[in-house]
Amino acid sequence: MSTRKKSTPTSDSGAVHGPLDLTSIFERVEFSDAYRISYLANAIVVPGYDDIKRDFGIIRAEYLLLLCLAHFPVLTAQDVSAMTRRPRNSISRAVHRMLSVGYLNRVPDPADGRQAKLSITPAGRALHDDIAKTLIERQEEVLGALDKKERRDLQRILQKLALHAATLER
Amino acid sequence: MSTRKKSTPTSDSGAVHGPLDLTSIFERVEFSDAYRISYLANAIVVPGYDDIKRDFGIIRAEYLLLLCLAHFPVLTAQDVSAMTRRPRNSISRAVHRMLSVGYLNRVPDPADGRQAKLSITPAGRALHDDIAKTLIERQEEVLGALDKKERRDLQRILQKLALHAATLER
DNA sequence: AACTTATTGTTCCAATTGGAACAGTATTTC
DNA sequence: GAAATACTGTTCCAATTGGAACAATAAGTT
Repeated sequence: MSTRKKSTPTSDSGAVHGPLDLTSIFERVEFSDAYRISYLANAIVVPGYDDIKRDFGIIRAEYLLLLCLAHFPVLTAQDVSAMTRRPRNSISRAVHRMLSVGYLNRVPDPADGRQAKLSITPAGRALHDDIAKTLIERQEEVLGALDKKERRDLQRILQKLALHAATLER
Repeated sequence: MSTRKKSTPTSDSGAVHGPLDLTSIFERVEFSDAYRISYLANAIVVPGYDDIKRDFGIIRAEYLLLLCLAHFPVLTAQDVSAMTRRPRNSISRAVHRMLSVGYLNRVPDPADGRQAKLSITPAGRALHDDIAKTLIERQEEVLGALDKKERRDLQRILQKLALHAATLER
């Protein structure tokens, strides 16, 4: 928007005030940090999910499931739901679809008849690795604007925030 | 999760390895910064929208529309779509609903027959102010974990990132 | 001026989404 | 040990969601 070429005569009627800078919303909003975080998530992750769906045919909850299982040897659906803040039913659906395409294993827990232990298959891991590549790229596209120190600071602060947020009620 | 009481016997079968710390996903994911940003957005903003829907009866696109108009005197639907990264049709729907409840005005642009100028009504502004209060609260709940300097650093870095992200293709 | 291309806002439609009620199992309480 | 309570995973359903095709207008091209 600011540096964009795109002709935006819109809202630029009176020659008195220059063309509206739509990015100034970032500074005007009362909860500007939250707004920026949300905006960034939409700019990085959401288009990422769109690509994943187009290129690999799996949807958000399915990829999040894959992602979790790629980083923990065994999880229950409940674990995944808690980690990702996705509702249980979304994860349940995802489990069944990913099972049917062979990206994960599921064995009922003999010690607890309610739950089942999930793990990723080699095919699932291969898929995850492919997808991760594209997400890393997209992340760098956006975070590439930062210098080394900013990047470190951001990383540290986000980690602190994420841990804190994880303690909050859903 | 980490500091949570909630009994989580799950995945804590063998006494050999302690209970799984589900928050370690933040450090394990390949695109950890993007993941944290997305997680935070889900922790702050998404439950916020749920509250807004429950308490005020308006949905995400509708509130974003209100938010934009609360900070710019006149905008087109296109402007709002660009600012918020919401698809045009979502904004279009939102405009009609918010018009019908009297939260905004809409006058066709005499200079360009395609577009219409939108502005907020006093009722709309009052609603926005109420909603903003709850979102500020929620933001503070999460960002309250930071000290003054971290908060300043985060604010500066997020602003830089948001501006950069705004220049990227949708 | 006719013709092509771009832009705005809308409608249509298929898909994802998440709340709520549910069945089955485990845990706690009396 | 029976009853009450809690938890896991599932199904059902209504709602939001966003891509795509569309009509109307504007801008650019020859």
